[in-house]
Amino acid sequence: MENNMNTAYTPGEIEPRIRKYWQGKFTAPDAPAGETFSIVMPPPNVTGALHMGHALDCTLPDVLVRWKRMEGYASLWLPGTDHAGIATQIKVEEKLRQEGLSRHDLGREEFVSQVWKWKDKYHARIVSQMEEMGVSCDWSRERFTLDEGCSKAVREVFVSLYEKGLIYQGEYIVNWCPRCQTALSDIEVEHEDAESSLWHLKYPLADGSGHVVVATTRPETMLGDTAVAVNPQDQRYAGLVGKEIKLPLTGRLVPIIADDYVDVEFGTGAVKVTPAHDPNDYEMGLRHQLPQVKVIDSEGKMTADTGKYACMERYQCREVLVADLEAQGALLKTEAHVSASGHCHRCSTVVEPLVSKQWFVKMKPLAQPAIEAVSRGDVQFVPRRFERIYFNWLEKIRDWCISRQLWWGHRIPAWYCQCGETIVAREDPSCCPKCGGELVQDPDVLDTWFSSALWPFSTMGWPEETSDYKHYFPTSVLITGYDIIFFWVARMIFTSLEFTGQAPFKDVYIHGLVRDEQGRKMSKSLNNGIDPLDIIKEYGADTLRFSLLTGVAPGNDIRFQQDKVESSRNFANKIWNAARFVLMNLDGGSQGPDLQDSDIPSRWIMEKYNAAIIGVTENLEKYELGEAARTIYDFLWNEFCDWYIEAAKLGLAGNEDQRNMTQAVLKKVLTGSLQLLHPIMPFITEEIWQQLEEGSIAFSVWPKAAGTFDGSQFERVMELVWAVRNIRSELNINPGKKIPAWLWVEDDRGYAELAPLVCHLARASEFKVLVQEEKPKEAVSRTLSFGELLIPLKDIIDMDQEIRRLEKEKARLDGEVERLEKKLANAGFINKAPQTVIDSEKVKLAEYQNQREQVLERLGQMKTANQDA
RNA sequence: GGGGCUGUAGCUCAGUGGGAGAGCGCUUGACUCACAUUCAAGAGGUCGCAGGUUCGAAACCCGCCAGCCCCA
Repeated sequence: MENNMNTAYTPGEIEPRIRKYWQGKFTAPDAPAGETFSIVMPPPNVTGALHMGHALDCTLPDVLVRWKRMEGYASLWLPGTDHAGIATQIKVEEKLRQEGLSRHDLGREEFVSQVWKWKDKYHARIVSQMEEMGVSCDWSRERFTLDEGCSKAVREVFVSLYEKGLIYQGEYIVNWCPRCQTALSDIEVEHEDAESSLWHLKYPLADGSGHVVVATTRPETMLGDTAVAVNPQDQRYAGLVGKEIKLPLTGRLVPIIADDYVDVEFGTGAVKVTPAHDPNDYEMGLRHQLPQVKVIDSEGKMTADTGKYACMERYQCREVLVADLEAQGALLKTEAHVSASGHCHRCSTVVEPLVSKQWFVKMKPLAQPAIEAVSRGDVQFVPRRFERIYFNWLEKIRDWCISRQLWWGHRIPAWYCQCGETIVAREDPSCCPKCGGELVQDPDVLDTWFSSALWPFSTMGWPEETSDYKHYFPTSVLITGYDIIFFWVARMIFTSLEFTGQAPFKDVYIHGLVRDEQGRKMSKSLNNGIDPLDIIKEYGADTLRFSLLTGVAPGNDIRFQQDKVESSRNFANKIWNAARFVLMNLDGGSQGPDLQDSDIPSRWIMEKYNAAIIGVTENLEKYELGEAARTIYDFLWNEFCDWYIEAAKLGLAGNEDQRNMTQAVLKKVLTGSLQLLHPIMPFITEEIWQQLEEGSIAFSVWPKAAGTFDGSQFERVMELVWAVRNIRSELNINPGKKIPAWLWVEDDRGYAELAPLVCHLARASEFKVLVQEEKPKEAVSRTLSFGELLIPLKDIIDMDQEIRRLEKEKARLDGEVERLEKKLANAGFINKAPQTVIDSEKVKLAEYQNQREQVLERLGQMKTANQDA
């Protein structure tokens, strides 16, 4: 067979061609006949470029879907992207700022159209990057969270939840980002510890009978205090509850209240209560009917009615106000204190809790079925431990704030009339149904995760009963990182249960984060991110995929190391060269002989090949993708390349029958191994496959283990070869020099037939079998599991060295024998261990005893010889 | 404060109750006609510590130590 393969694998030349070849081939059937397998892609944000996390999110599902496709499932991998409300809006606003503009200068319509342009640009870039990864997506079904179908699903879900009373509008305290000018949900706030102060303030009692000291981390909010609270159990303040405080600076009168929330241990045990600017105080305020005094506005500045502090930025106000308190003698002390503050997870600005009118999803009724679905096992987390994290969150969930004061996103389908009527409708209303008056639509948009929550079914055409929805929903498995279990996984589960009556997927495979070489999170601020495209450019997509998979265990973080990339690249090169070898040696005659009746190395490699098929398949079934990768790696490199190909050189050089048979085995094992590897390294396997077979490997039939093969004879060859090589190396015999190798055995099992293989693989000049004959005195030896290897070379033997080695060997064998004898003498072991384990331990013991006898005998012989000399 | 993860060779990490593994690094030797992105031989580990369950624990349970993460 002709081939013009380079000696080194060059992915840069091959991958683009294969990518083009695959175009349009992964379209899932509209009316699948058999079983289906479906995955929806976690949609990347259209904000920028793909990073390593996305590379992992592309690789893991692609491995599964390619494998399932080869197993014959009608397979759909549905790709798409996410409009990413805040993130994208921030990017476009930044761009505008550079031109000296704000979104308000453009107006809503024009701004949104600019974001669409941004989206188009980055969407194209992301899609091409995903294709570089080798994803086998069905691009004909690609979706975007803001496209017509997804938007229709969003509208239906919103209206329906509103009608069921599960969406409501209300004035509550929410997390507000003064930078992004929008409300955030609880999980969009990241708590960070920072060194700050605890200010101890002296609050005088209104009746002049003394004072209370309150400790606070936010003195500026005292302008909005409406109470001082203590714990009802706290004896120190027992007599004061019900009295009034005259606030410093403003002189306002506020009550002292008792509430369980107050921690006796914290500060002085007395806290100021600011219901308008702290979520806990807000709750306390409701319990005690306290007024809410708003002193900070949506931009993080003090409100107009804060007197001299009006319009000051909140932190500037803090400084001025603390100085004022100090001047009045109201500041008792300032203590160093580490306190956590909430930050906007998109822009890191410190979040300001503010009371405002927002839309919420009532969570308790939705969370319960979601908890039950997972505890029933309708949805299974892999690994299981993430179920606890999921339960933990849902069990103490609070209502979900879903309105965002942004322009980029799904507009809330609510309209207001001057008559006070609110209309929430599936179709845009033209006028107020009550008074006929003009309507104004709610200016806000929905949290991006509201639409992401519908992704597994909105992408399938829901709320229409489409063919895709019927065939491919629920999906088979969701693959995503543990960082978005709350944001995404949980929300998909409860919306899906509520609207489709089914869990959106059967399994959830949770992976870890890709970290840098030092184990740090890859981030822009550290500038330690590695661009997957750079790796692809230099090493190829297969290499990137393989290095992301090796050594990965479900749920665990991955360190991205250059070393790992290089060793993966070497593996690709190894496969490439193995294929070159096979192709060079297949001259058409690769058909037909009965493999069952093949030669010694072929029986062995077929046995190992079957084991590899089973190993890879079982690991994929368990989502142990790293183990699957390791299994095929070990088989191809250590068994197929290191042993079989070397042994096959002999067969290829033999007579026509031998040659045909060897070619048939080489071809079968290579093509089958390529198939096992294809889900992991799609490009190189496709390229080589097409030089061996018709059609695409991506649509070939996944290998099945067939036949039973006995490789034990070749394992004896391997033992002999290792022993010879070891002796060579220890005695510094040049690898090129041929030396005689004799095998001594108790009883012959046709070992003479090993001669050509041993001579070839161990570079032996001759291979002689001694059956119970006297052993040559002047020889180096090695004990084998089935006999003894002897190298009869007078001139190269260092008798003392050999005696030392044998004594070491004896000590080792003594240890093994002792260990096993003890084990087998243990009544508990004999009575309770399974018979198979006992039998195998007995066999081991016999083997070690036998080897020890050989060593002892040899030792005696050597010592006598040494004395004679 | 609540929940969780990790601790195995110099480094990074697999390990699924029954002989401690891989990659990289290290030492030694070899450009052997598929591959020096290679081949061969080797060194290197009280599996964090202490208990328990078990005939048997790196693995299962409890406690401690160290590091990390999430939630509040």
